[in-house]
Amino acid sequence: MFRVLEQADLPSRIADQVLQAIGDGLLRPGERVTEARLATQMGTSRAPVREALRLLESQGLIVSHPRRGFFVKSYNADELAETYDLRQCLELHNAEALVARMSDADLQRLEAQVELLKTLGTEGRSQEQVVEDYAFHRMLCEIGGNSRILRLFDQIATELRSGIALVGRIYDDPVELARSHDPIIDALRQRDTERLREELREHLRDASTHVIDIYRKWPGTPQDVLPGHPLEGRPKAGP
Amino acid sequence: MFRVLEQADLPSRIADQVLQAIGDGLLRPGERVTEARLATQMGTSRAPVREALRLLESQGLIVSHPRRGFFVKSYNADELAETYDLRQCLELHNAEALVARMSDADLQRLEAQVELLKTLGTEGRSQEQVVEDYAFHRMLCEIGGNSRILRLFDQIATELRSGIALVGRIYDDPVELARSHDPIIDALRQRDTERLREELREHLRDASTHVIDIYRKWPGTPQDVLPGHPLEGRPKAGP
DNA sequence: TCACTGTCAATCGTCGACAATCGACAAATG
DNA sequence: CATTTGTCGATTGTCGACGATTGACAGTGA
Repeated sequence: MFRVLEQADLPSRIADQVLQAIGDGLLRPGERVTEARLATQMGTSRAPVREALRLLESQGLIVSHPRRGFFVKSYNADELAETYDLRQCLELHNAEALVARMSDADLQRLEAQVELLKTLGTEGRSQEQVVEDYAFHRMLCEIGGNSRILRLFDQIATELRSGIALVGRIYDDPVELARSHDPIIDALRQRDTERLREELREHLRDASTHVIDIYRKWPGTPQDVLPGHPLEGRPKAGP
Repeated sequence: MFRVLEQADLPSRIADQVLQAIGDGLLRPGERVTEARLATQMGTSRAPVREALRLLESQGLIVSHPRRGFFVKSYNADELAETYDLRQCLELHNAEALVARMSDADLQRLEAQVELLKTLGTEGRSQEQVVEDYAFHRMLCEIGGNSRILRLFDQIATELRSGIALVGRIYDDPVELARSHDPIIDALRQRDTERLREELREHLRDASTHVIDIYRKWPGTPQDVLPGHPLEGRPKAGP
């Protein structure tokens, strides 16, 4: 009857804002995040801010150095490659359970999702397409049935999405991106585990090499330097 | 010359203590963990305790319910199975990179580790054997070269170890456990990826079914019940 | 007897404050 | 001039305190 209304706690809301700020490029990788500044900007005390940052740290979006503070995580191409590797690991493993557990209704939902991807592609709504692309792969994990793996996928997706947000758009051709899901659907229709894994492997390889290439070519996102962070160092001490 | 001495911060030390308390069975699954009580016991304030608990929560050893507090995570057999499934996912995926990157020196270290397992097995030092068993598999991940996967393995290992600590000893026969690593070493010697995966799959399947069976048969570790936790509820309010 | 309501203690979430520590800069030293 | 030492402001780590919320219990009424 009445839905439970969960009053989102302060730390989560703060984390959301920080997350969005990172996604919007308002907070750039490597940039320092000061507890007190955030706290005053949000009109709270430092405690919930600190907790929010620790939450984001556990999700890999923020790094902290003891007694130095928090910084927006800056990925280099190698780390990004490792994360994509992990994602491939999960999705290929999931393929087996996926085929075993997928119902016909599930298949229809997946097909509909790919259709949505195509619509968004032809209409040039790349940003939404990225979101729905992850939603598709999330559905795969969900059907697979291992909630532990699903949670991990969500975490990885958040990281990769924030990384991709920096690049701008991933694919030059959104239509092509949407169509690259067709072989996956095909394999699912045939319930052919081995072929599904092969298609997924190829699909993910394409996506990762594309993104990583952009990252390698991009001079931005410098290595994390320590100590005395180069970007936005501490204000100069007056005489 | 002089090694850097990292003054482990308070939260980490607190987390270690809680971790050990869980491993020693001093804190049982489902049991409530009160911030204030821990704080007074450790002679600190609640802030670092809270941070320690949040850290353990991100590692999956503690669960928290908003405005209710922290509880020691209690696994049921299904969750344990999911975690083992994830572990298998990681190790099988890692096998490929492992064979590709393993040096002869690496192989010798692995062989030595299995020898150690056998020694501990014949001497009946089961507790240490469990630790060194995980160390062996950790070495596999380390050689694989994906630091992201290694970190995840560490996390899973902590969870499983705490779960195993409750069961007591895992294998009835420690010697048999040690010898079950021989086929893995064999496959590594031959640098045969496919065989290695097959051996690992079998090895992990045996371990997981064994542990999970014990868990299923064990009436302990009840489901997390909410609200009004059954174990150690709040003290009765006086008149 | 049973269901409901009001009260209460325990505990969490949040706050402001203080001390410890860090990096940057200037002065001192050779 | 290069290197070391001392000082300073900014920021984190930790603390004790207060209000808000929760679950348990006793009391009330049917």
